Amino acid sequence: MTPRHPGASSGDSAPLRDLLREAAPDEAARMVLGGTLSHGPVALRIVEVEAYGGPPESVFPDAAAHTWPGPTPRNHVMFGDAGHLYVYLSHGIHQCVNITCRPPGEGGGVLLRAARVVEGHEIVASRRPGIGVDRAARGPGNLGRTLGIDLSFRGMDVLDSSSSVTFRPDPAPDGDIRSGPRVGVSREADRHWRFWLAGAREVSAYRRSARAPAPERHVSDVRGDGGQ
DNA sequence: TGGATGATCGTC
DNA sequence: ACGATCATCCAA
Repeated sequence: MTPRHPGASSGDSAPLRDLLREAAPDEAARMVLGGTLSHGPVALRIVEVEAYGGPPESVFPDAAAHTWPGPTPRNHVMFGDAGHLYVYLSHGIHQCVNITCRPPGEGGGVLLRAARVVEGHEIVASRRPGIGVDRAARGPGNLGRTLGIDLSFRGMDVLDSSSSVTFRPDPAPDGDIRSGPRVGVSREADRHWRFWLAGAREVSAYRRSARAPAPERHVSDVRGDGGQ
């Protein structure tokens, strides 16, 4: 029996947090997919995510992850407990949002790549002028802008009901989930740790990083001319 | 201290 | 295919 203290930040043990601690990053990503992230009047249903792991000696080493070099002032919340926001600035322009996974000390997170606006359409229209609702939260930078989240939200516990940003899970059946390689990463470009809801119009386009090595090809696909 | 670097995005 | 734009990291 866990008493609820209004305003208490760490007494609230949601089952989801345990799941996010214990699951592999790709399983955590599937748990986050389909859920709803709310901030003020805006609520977004997450329709596309990517899993990221930890440093070289961790349980799920991932050279494409921000955790790869070990803890730094920027990424340290990814080494903290699961269920917190890791927000980073991409290319000086975009504020991209993750929900952390894995137990404290390990490093891991789920990047939120695309979402459907389910509440707060008026505010969204003002934040994304001239952008159709399907496109408002397509892509991680656009999602962050649509929700109104910036770097100052880094570290916020989204499983604490007293937080200004909260997450409510609604896992999709496996049959509704598609997967493929992560977008834009220069390393581990062939790891299929990107997941999306089949048929969702808000899912972002796949773009392989120009810095990534040539795609892995199945032996039966080899042409012998090196491609291109 | 300062130069290089992106888990991006929209346009060219 | 390219440029915008800046927190962060690392070399020195």
